Amino acid sequence: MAGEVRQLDDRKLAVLRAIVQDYVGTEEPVGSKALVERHNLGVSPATVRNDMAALEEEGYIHQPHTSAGRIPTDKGYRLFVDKLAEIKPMSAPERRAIRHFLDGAVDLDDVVARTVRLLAQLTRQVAVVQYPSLTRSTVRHIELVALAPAKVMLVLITNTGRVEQRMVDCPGPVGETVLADLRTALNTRAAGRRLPEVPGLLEELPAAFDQADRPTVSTVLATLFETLAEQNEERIMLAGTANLTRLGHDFPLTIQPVLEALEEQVILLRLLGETNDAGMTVRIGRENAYEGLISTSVVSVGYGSGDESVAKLGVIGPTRMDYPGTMGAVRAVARYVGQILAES
Amino acid sequence: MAGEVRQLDDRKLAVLRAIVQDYVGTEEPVGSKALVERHNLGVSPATVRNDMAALEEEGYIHQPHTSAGRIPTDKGYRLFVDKLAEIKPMSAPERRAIRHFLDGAVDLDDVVARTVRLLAQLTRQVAVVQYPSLTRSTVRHIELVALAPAKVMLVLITNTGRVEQRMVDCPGPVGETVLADLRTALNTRAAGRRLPEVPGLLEELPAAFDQADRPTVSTVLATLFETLAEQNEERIMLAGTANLTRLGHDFPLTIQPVLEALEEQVILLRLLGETNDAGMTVRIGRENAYEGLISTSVVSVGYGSGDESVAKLGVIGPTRMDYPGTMGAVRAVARYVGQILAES
DNA sequence: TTTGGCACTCGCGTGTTCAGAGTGCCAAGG
DNA sequence: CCTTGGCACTCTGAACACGCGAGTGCCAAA
Repeated sequence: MAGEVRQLDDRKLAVLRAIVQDYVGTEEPVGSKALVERHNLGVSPATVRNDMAALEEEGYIHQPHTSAGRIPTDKGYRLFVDKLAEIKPMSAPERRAIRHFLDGAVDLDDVVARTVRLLAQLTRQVAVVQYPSLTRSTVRHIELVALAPAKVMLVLITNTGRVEQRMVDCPGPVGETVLADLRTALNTRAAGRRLPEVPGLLEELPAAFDQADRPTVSTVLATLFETLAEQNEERIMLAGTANLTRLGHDFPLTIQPVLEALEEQVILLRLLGETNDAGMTVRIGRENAYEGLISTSVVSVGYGSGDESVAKLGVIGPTRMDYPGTMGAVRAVARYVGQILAES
Repeated sequence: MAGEVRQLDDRKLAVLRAIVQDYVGTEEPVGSKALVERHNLGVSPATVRNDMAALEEEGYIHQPHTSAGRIPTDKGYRLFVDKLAEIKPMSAPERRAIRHFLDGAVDLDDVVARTVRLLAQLTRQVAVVQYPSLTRSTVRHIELVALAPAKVMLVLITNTGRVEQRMVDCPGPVGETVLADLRTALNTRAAGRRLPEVPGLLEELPAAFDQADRPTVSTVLATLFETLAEQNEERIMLAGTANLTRLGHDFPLTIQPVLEALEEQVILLRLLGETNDAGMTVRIGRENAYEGLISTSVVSVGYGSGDESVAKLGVIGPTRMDYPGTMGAVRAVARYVGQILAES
């Protein structure tokens, strides 16, 4: 028998589902008697006890103390999310509210800001939204502005409305004609192209200029490439940290590492980066690579202006969270943000 | 005698100072015996007790329970900060570290980001840094970029390195010549001027253009004015929220409202706004207007690229904080940020 | 396979006790 | 008049005991 994976019958699964639902609701270990009272399982507490013993044997649930009720394990939540739960669609009024709230945004910053607040409010958890990434987006326009004889400001505008600017210190004074030529050349070749392919398209560019101007052109190009390559410049916006107070009962210990993690953009980016491109990703408890987040779950999904995801957003909350509701909210918000981005 | 404000003699003040120092160190109510042991006051516990009774009478300290030690009140901290404490200067190595850390910044965003992290780390509290405000700064350059026939992007660059961009939907197609003329006109008149005075300087501008182009010019100007006026666009950066876990012992109750307050940029801006322009401002406990922050203190100060403050930064922590050290760190960081800004 | 019964376990809340820290007051001393 | 040692008093918090009740596992019967 050892090593054999027993198949759980339907009732056991129903019991697990009931346990998860009750525990998420009450935040307290749930016992056999309470279970049959609140869900009409059609069997007696004793039967449920047998099932629970089996579920515990398989590692789906766990009891904190001998005489306490059961709590789902990470593995239990995983099964619940994979097999037992349906994503709960938003109600029509909720959808209207989302739509309305996001429609008021005036620029990209505002879209992201509103999105993250909305998501935090809907899920009553910590929300994270990544700015539309540079990698997937395309060049809308490149602008060069002379600020001083040898100082040029480079402005990169993407199709997602994002703007990146950089100072360029040129080796010598830059003529306005050269600047204009360079501006035209850059836009002719790069506009509409994806950011990562731009460097390849501009490689030969210095050769098209006068010998004297080449150092300048090269310097500008170098800065541009740097800007394009700066993946780590990917920004993130956060909201709803106050919701962490409902994380657990043993406070400082659980909340501190989470707050620390949330301050590290790198960690958040990696977290979102692990999101599966197709569909929603749920990482439960210890499935999260980062130590500080082992008692939390992350629900994340990509969003984009078209058919394709340009960035990700998600929610971080206790493993004991309302997965169907959270997933529904995350999905709905992602969709609407995508639409908003496509419109603008 | 009633209503008379008694003068506290030097020893009572010394006792208060000792109480504040000990309480900040130990986080526990401090009694008469412990006091004389740790500070050589040259008197007996009984004498200290008498002084403590007087201090309590005057409202500077307070005992949580009959048989407990004393804790400073907000009023006590206030007196401590005003009369009993010296701002503690940073040590030379600390100053070097600050300098070194901030020197690595590549652009304004980075300066602010580094500053806020540094401040949080130095003080082990929550740090807040306001972006150099638009009001006080001057126009370095205004750029117009045609993105589509009737769509123009307006980019405003300030002397502090801040960049604001806005889409402008024009009433009709915009010729490149008009755009160039407008660009030149804008920069000639506005460059180097303070943002608030710019609208006045541009009032007559539409009259200088062809009748046909005036609607376009007006639209662009309107958007520009809007951008200039948008005080509330003032951004803020935050770090060190994880340090809140050391706020108090009764957790969720104290930390939640603080986290909520920290998420409201409006509240933070108002908080920093109350900073006295000259010198450092310390707001202790209930001196803070906002309800959620009555158990915290805010230490803030202005910083700027020249002699003049363009924005503010500060720290939020428990009323029981190391005021001299915190004030020293805040002052030092503000100075160095100012220098960095002046250099770039 | 399900179910009722039953004995058992154990956490948690309550109540009690006790030691220690701290106080206020008073009378004596400088 | 201020300071000081002594003393009685107060109160918290830790430690301990205790009993309730929720919950379990097992077993025999349906």
